[in-house]
Amino acid sequence: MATIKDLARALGLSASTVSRALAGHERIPQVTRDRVQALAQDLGYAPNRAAQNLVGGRSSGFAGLVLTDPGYGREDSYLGEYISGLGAGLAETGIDLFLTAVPAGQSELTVIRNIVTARRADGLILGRTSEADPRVDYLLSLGFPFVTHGRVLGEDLPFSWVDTDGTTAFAEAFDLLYGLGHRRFALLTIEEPMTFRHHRTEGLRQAIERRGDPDVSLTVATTSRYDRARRQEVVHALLTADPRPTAILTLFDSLALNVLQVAESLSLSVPGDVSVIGFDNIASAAMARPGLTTFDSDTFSSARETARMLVERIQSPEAGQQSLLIRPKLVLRASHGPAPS
Amino acid sequence: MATIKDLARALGLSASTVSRALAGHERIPQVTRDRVQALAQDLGYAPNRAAQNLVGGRSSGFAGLVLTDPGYGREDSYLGEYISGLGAGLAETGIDLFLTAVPAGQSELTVIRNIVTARRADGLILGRTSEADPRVDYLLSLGFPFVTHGRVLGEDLPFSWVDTDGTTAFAEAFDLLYGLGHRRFALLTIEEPMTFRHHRTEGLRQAIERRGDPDVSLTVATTSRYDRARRQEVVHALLTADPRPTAILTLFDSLALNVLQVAESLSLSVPGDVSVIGFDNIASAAMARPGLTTFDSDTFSSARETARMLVERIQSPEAGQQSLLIRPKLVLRASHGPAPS
DNA sequence: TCACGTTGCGCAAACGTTTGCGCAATCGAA
DNA sequence: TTCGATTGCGCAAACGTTTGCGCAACGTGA
Repeated sequence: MATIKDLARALGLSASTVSRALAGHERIPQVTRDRVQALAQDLGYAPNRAAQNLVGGRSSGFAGLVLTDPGYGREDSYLGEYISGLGAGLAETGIDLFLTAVPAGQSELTVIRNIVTARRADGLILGRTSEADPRVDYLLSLGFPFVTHGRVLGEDLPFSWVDTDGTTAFAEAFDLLYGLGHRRFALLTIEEPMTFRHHRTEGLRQAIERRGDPDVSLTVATTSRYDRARRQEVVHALLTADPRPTAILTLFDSLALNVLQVAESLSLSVPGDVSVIGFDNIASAAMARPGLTTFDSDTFSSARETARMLVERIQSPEAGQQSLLIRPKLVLRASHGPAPS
Repeated sequence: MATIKDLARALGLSASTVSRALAGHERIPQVTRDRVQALAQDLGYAPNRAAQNLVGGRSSGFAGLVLTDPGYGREDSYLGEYISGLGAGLAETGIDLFLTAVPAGQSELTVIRNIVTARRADGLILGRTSEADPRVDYLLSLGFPFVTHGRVLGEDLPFSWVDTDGTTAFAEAFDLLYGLGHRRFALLTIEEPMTFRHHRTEGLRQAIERRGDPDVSLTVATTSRYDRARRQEVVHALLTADPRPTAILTLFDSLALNVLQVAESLSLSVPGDVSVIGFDNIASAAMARPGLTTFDSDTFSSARETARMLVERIQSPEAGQQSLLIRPKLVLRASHGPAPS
């Protein structure tokens, strides 16, 4: 409740001097700085952020994250890990995270535009990019600081991103399974054009091509990211196909867990009848039986680095863009094994 | 980027009139309002929140949530569900959620005080109350709007809260297991004095007392909320005790999942040798094998209602406090069964 | 003694918005 | 025609902070 004027009056100084003393300005002698800071401490003074923000395009002290998907993070640990990571990356920077949901009937772009024009945030974090992401173009055209989790396709645009290397991971998964004798592969994917879908799919295709074995076949089953009922159907069809694939790669863990559940209901053995590999290593992956073999994308660290990059971009906008491609680690559990004979 | 003055100039009006027109003031005729709003729409004008906030103690448009635990939500779906729920409750209210982590070495109370004095938020959400929660006392003394997730013990303080009814749930769990022939019970609990610990423990104790069966015994094993290694130890000791309890109630799911894992490593059958019941119904509970019998505390809805209550408190501070006690639903899966003979 | 640089601090403007007050124009009733 | 009420709008202050500019006091070197 105390304002800078209260401090000034109590100390017999002017507001300007107090402001400069708190900021550690050169022209203010150390003794005065100490006096001011001591009283500020005593009174529990914290500068009014709104006022700071108002003057000279100064910072709002917020990094924004727009939650698109209403169900996002409701059924696995991903969102929690991601947000914890962002929090860790922002800790002690004076910048806090703010979240906003996209109201029904509005586009995410509208929400972003409001944030920018209302100066609600100093920078934005864009989760899960799509192949041609309009959010990136928009923010780039404005010169507004942002960092994405995920790349975009096409030409090299000058923005900072953090991504996980799905390409080599899926190649690695293919090689592992091929080595175990698998030839009939399936990829369980989604219809939404997220960039990670592109990279993971490409990794798999390239690995198959590199191998050059005509016996290798690949079925691609596509479902929706959100529609649970549809997922069950698609997975069911995949597991009752004739011939059945012996190895199923899934775009991310929750799809793999679906496969595990449907397989159990069909009395299929995993990995006896079919091997399953996921991606992300969410909490449930370790708890599932059989334990899910998957790639640990270290969501927490990715998010932490994303936040750190954003802070850098906010604090020194003239610095060039950065990028970080994280190589996920294969976590060998029990959902994969030799191909059935 | 457009300010209210730009609008005023373009329309040949004064800033005051534009402001009032946008607010839908009575004294401004409908035609003028329409003209102004149309242009605002066109220009993508959004009022600068900092300026709004600055004048007359107006709202910052933020509800704050302080994340205490660095690892909170990293290993299960709880945090994600909670935040999604808050987002849903706040959607379309014009209030966004902001998160801040407690820096190492600082107390949560300090962080809260900064938020209040810097006017960073219009209201606060306090997660997981402890039995005598200093945050509640502090905010109450300031008259700052807040809503807690969880009650506090002792006298009836005038604040709004949402909680889950752990008392009846744990009684229900006891009755279920007693009916299945169990007599040697254990409670796996934590040392931190969270209020939910109190209520759940009381529910169990009361149910035992009501039953009045001298054959019923209860072992209480205490571990830490955070220390994973310690958890393994305590659970291990519990499962190798002689005589071993036949039914273990755990304060929340992740403890129950620990029990499941240790039991598996000891080649103990669940529920053949020991029945296990959790609380919360996190995502992993459904994936575990055997599926975890637990109580669905509907974290998402609790959070959504918490947010709604906060909005009410912010918008009409003179209204009385509200409270909501949610009765969790027992989810019967496969981790409980008849007592071994 | 003078000129000049340095030190320590204050004045006042500015950021974008809201709002109490007031004023001119118009209207309706007597 | 006069007077009061109503309508439509603008002026200016205020919110709390930062910052460019300036000023007085003091020290220093010639």
